[in-house]
Amino acid sequence: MLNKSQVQYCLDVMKEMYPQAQCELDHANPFELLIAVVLSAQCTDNLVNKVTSSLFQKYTTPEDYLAVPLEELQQDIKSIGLYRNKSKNIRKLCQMLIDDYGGEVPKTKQELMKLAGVGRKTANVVASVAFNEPAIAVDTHVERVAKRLGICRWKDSVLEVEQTLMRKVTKDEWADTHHRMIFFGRYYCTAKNPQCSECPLLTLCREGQKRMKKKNAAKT
DNA sequence: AACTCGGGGCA
DNA sequence: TGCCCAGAGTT
Repeated sequence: MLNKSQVQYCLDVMKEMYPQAQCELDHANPFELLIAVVLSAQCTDNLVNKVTSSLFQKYTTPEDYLAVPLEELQQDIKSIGLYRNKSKNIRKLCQMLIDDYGGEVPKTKQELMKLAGVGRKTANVVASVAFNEPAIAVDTHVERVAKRLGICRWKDSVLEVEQTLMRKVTKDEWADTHHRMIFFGRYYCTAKNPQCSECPLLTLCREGQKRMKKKNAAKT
């Protein structure tokens, strides 16, 4: 298992691999961030980014999403997939924000998870990025990367992965951790056919070492 | 833990 | 074509 300084090294390397143009979502206000992350479920980020720029011009408050017919909102987000569920969820979510939170986005992940269409991952992203709350978002990419590198155990649950990460990452980088690991997992440490031989973290990667050994054995 | 939801991207 | 995707909700 990787110790704290090794994990820190991994995150430093991932930071350098991360493109200059940081995720625009970082700079959005909490409400826009929340909407964007809810929309991003099960579709790629650049697909969502295509929609959000025009979406956030048209809709700026929870009331705005409720002011138009459902069909109009569906049309506006149609191109990202799952738009029927997502548009309904967003309206439900906005209604809850108005009714229960005075139109503001709640700050803790416990409150965020009560909202429609907001699960553990979305709640953690919004809480940590927008409000600097103690949380690290874990999705399939983060989980895979953490397990391959040896940050946590293979059989750890999502919750255990999250807790291990919070133990091994310094507090002021919690908000950034999921962006780096997700990007690394999406474009380098891919689920299928990861290019381990070109990976800068190969020397300390548990799974990478195993794969390279296998590859060499197959050659000879 | 397993299943469903589903449009677009990509090979 | 067929498979996959920065998940969440329900059973």
